[in-house]
Amino acid sequence: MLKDFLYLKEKNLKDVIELLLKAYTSSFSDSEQNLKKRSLGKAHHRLIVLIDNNPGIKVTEILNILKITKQSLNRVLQDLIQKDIITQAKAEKDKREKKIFLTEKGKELSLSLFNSQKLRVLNAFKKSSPDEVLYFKNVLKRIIE
Amino acid sequence: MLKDFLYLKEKNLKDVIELLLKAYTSSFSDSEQNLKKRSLGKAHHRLIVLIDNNPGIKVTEILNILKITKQSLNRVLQDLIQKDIITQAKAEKDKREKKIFLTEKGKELSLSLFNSQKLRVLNAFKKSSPDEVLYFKNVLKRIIE
DNA sequence: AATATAAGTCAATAAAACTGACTAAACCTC
DNA sequence: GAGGTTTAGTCAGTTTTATTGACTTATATT
Repeated sequence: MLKDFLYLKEKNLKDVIELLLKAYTSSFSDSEQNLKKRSLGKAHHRLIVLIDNNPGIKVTEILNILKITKQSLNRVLQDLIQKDIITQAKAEKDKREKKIFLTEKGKELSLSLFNSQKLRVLNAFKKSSPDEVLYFKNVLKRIIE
Repeated sequence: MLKDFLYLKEKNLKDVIELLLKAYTSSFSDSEQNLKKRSLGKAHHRLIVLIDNNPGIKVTEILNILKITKQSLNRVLQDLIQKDIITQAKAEKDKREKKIFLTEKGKELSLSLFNSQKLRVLNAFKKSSPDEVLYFKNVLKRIIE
């Protein structure tokens, strides 16, 4: 039976859910002070991470990832546009779509936020083998789908 | 040089930060409907996961993990006490401390929330080898510290 | 031409978290 | 045992994040 494999047991799954909560919370709290001195919040940070890693991402895609409403997203988006951190450009193929990018200023900001976050992950990786890191990423991706 | 190892390169670290965001968001959004029908929110859910996995956890410990203020925590805590989901008991050793537990009702609720969350992780694990899952957990733990 | 999709908007509300000031009890240290 | 520290809790006001619901505009699809 499947559950005979220890790693598929419910207790193990429960542990992992807690680990995901802790890993996310700790890694995104590392940049708290950096955000604060720029009058930005966690919502802005999440958005900046997504846009930096996915230049040209569309509004609908962001909504699907962050699981928030477009009204909620729009407030944060307007903040970032107004602060010249992101820009929007109409898609050529489908002109209803708007592609979102970081501005130069946005790229600098993103780098600064990344710098206050990266140490935690880097230190964890230094204690791990390349294989461990590779497997780690593979499984994380499968959780996302 | 250290950065010659591909898995320590900045791009890889950036990817991982995005993956942590996506994995947390997707896995905790799976229980949204379940929470809603009980008039509970994400803040309650996070707390329930922590208390279920760490019976007798103290207020200070929760604050350190969730990185919120005690005023913010207290609101959620009171909701759960009032709904008979958790109880508090004075610690015997140090009577200032209060240990927090799930009630029987709380354990049922936690199980139900877990059931609406676990499939995502289970499916990911079924596509992975025991070694991959083991390494995955090891690295996650090192990120938390 | 009718319908669907992508993005945006207005208005009101709710949820989650924050700042700051303060209390009470139990513990620790000198 | 007096003074300082830690743990938990409280009151009041505010800010940030996200929600519901109703609607608009432009473009694309059938």
